[in-house]
Amino acid sequence: MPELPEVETITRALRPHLEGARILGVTTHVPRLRTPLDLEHRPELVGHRILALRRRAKYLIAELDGPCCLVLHLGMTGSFRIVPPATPLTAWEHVVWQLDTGCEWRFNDPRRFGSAELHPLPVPGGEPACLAGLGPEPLGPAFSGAALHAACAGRRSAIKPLLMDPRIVVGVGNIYASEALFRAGIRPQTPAGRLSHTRCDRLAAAIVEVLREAIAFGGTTLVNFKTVDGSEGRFRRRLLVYGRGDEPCTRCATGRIRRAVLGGRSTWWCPHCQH
DNA sequence: ATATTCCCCTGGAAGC
DNA sequence: TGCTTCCAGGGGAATA
Repeated sequence: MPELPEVETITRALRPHLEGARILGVTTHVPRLRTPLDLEHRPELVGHRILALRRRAKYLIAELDGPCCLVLHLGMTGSFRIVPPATPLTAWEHVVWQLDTGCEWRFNDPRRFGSAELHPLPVPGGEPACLAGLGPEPLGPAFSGAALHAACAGRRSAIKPLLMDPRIVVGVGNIYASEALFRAGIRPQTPAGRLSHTRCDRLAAAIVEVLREAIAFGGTTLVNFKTVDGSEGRFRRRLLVYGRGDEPCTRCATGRIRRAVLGGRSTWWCPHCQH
């Protein structure tokens, strides 16, 4: 569920609680999430101060005043909260960081698709080697219609699953891929390599637009996305095609939104507005 | 190299 | 009412 706007919302909400805080201890309550949890008693972590909290793709990076950083991923159902230390543990609260601010930072993830790992950070302000294969940030300077066109060149795959490939562009998941294609008027099944420069320009602009709007609305809550204070994202009502199978199109009112599975993921589009 | 499939895991909705 | 089945989806590994 958390795509770029949701992770960005969470990063901004966590920042005032974490930046400058020192980690006094870490407790884990399951052996692993998507990857093994190996955080307790690590000298690279315990005792260090969090210098900065950043987002890269759908990852959160907590830079420490040492050689390492925390790399966190929310998977499908991950969430964080900041609570007083005596607060009873809830179900699925798998990681607890004790901070010198008098608060605890907790990671909750029912489905355990998330991850929390410690990685070397060779260059302060940089990013760890484990994220080196990621493509451009859609809201950064490296992303454009031209970059998208180049990344799609020669690809026969449908554009929609390709939009969710983090080597092409990061942060775009199932919801915003469908939404961006609708805004750009492009059918999700279109072979990526067939898209013209003009259409790639339009698509890149639509991706930027929908992500910016979603961030402004605090993200999209479908089932259980919540930001740090427990509030839900307000972008759900702005979704134009996602989850709207059989409904009349909000734009043309004549087409009916269709659903198909592309690359194993449900995809929605308006056959009248998208070509 | 690229494209597709599967798996990880649980809760909620739908179906019988 | 209560059981089973299906589906959601990020990312990485395995397979074609």
